[in-house]
Amino acid sequence: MSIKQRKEQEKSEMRTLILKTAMNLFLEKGFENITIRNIAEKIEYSPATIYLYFKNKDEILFTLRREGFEKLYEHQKTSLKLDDPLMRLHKHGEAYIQFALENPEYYDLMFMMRGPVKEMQETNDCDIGLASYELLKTNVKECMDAGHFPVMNIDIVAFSLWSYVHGIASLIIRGRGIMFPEEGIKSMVEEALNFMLVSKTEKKWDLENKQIISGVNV
Amino acid sequence: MSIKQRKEQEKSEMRTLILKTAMNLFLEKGFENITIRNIAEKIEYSPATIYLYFKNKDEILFTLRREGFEKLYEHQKTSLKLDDPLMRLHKHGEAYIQFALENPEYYDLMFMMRGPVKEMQETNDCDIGLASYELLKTNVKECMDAGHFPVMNIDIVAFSLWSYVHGIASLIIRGRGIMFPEEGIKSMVEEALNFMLVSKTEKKWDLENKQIISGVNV
DNA sequence: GCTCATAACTAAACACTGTTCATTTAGTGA
DNA sequence: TCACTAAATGAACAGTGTTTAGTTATGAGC
Repeated sequence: MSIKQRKEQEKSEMRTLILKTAMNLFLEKGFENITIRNIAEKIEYSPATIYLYFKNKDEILFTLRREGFEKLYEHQKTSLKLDDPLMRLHKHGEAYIQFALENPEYYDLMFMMRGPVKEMQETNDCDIGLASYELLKTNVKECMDAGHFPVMNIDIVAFSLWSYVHGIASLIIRGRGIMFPEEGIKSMVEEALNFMLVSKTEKKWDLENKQIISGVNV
Repeated sequence: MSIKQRKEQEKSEMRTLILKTAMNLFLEKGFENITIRNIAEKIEYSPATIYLYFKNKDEILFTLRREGFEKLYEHQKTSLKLDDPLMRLHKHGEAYIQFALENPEYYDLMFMMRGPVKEMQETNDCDIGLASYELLKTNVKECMDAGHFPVMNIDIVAFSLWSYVHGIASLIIRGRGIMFPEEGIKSMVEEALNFMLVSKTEKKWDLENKQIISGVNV
């Protein structure tokens, strides 16, 4: 039994080696430029070997995609410590965009790429991807209960907020944010989040001091 | 000279035939599944012939992309007749999303696809793509002047609003709007636009009657 | 130690892809 | 009719994802 276990572990290690190598190459050259042969060459195996561990190239992409969803979920959870719902939502959006901009290749894989296999995509997202969305909905609900938002359909508000951060992240990733200097992106994102959230209550975030002050955005 | 002109016209007609055929095939099966050979077969020429009219596959994509920018620009201009700046901006966003959802393949080409040739992408967008953005900025400026928005950096507000509609459109195009029934998408978009714009002035759009009434969103 | 089945691996091929180029075909001007 | 030019193409090249038949290594049972 010990040998069988070792074999299984070796198999699993090979899978993660392939995944890790693939992701490194993706980060280096973009996933549309990476071939099975590239990956095989890097790990010094024949291309055919990869097909012993993954059904096809898509399965590699989808596995990494799923990895991305898990990373994002973990990253987002860290923003749930704040007490005030609106502040929490603000931080939530900030964390989302931060993840996207720091892991553009993952984000591309998760939300921007055309999924080759629709079925697989959906089942994949359902598990952990939906969990992220539920997290958002909870947050939105609490903001609504606290009177920060007008009372309306939660799905609409949640989807709207998601759209907002996704739009910001994906436009920047596709290089449409060139009107902002590289180093100014972060503060732009801050102001954009304020523009979305603060005006709903006509208050202004003072994020430096982590408190709410009255006034209008400048 | 007449013959030369005819030749030129034939050349141009062939180009548009290729473009039209390519776009039809894209609409049918998605552009990632269409090959030069597919296009050639459809117009009953050899694959090599296409290279007499286009440098390569990317040039076809970029030409169609540019076509998309022109279509969008024309489409958006129709929404500029409204007098009230905020109403105009609302209509602007509505038109943008409508274009994206009615021409998802164009929209994909324009804003979602990974551009293979960065340089070409930029020059392409500069002409007409930037014109669209300038249109938006003008609109934003007028809203700000009219007191609908807090006074802040116009680029930030413009980019934020663009991000919003882009986020909505691109998430729906990628099938992330499944929490809304197909026939409910349009009204969801309406509510989402209200959520973004109306709360800034604490007024509510009554789009049925095309006028602004006081109150809070429901 | 010696078989032998099983697992791991790979070389070579297949059917594709975008692209190029020598060659053929068609059409015009003299 | 003949020569010249432009248009079109067949065949090839290098590359892709993927499959399969065949080879090598490894552990189990004697």
